[in-house]
Amino acid sequence: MEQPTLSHTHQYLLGFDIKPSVQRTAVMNYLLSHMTHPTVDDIYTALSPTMPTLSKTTVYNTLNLFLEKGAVRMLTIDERNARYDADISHHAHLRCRMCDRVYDLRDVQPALFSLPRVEGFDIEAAEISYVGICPECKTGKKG
Amino acid sequence: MEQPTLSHTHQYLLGFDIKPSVQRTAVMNYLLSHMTHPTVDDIYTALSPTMPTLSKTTVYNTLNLFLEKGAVRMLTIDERNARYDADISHHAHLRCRMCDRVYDLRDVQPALFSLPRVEGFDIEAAEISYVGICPECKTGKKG
DNA sequence: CTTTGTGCAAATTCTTTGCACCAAA
DNA sequence: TTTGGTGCAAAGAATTTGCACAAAG
Repeated sequence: MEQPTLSHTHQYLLGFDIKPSVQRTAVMNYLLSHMTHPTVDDIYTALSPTMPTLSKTTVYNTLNLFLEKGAVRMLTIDERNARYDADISHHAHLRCRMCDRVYDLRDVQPALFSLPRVEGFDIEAAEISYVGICPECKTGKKG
Repeated sequence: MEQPTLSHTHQYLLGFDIKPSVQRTAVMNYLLSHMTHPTVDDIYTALSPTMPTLSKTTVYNTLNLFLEKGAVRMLTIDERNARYDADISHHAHLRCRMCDRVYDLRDVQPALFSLPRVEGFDIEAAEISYVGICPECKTGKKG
């Protein structure tokens, strides 16, 4: 995974009209360098060691701000935790029902993301999700 | 909405290898006659008046059993509450971001539900979700 | 009788809120 | 000095768990 510099991330936040505090930059930097659709807890746990004063509230605040500004996408693929994706381009997701990891599926036809026209509705966004078993869990299980 | 009789629902449950108690039959009957993707609370609130001893725990137990037996589908389209759909055929959903109602989109090409083949993964199910504004909220808002 | 289902209360987990303190312009 | 950001502790909401009682075969 490519590691964006903090100053790159700083600029990136400005592009979304977000004031880049130390915490916000750290959270976005984590999202950009770990495109693993982390949960709030994943982010907090990862950053906590190097930022001991960081609070989970700030992670929540920060992600909600990013959502409002359109800088991240929230995935509802996992019924337990919200997951966040800094890649706001159109791509499908696959959740492994054994380990709960979420993978990107970039090969899936982008045509799927064309929004259908339905009388009377304003349709604004699409989310395409799959559930299955990932390679690791498949081999880990048996043959 | 067509109202299945309780004895029809009773038979329906047997078809999924589910022992039909009074409570289970009532919950499934509600799901079959209200295809509105209700939450646990919706179901509990609706049945409670005519079944005063019903508990929310039983609704949870029952829905989890239905899920295991494949008799209902759980939707993750709403990040706050789990929603349940007794229609296990392939169809897309649309959530109104103003009122949070969930609608069926049967017109959407069923081709969307063909499962992609990805090296190393076993892909088992697809969920296609849209977010937008429903007709009621559109006109309720303005113009 | 024996097994399974139900339902109360308590526990757990995820997320939001209220508020005091800190930091930046 | 004024505005906005952070973080603790508490509140809130959704779901699960433990256990005693009830129901069904």
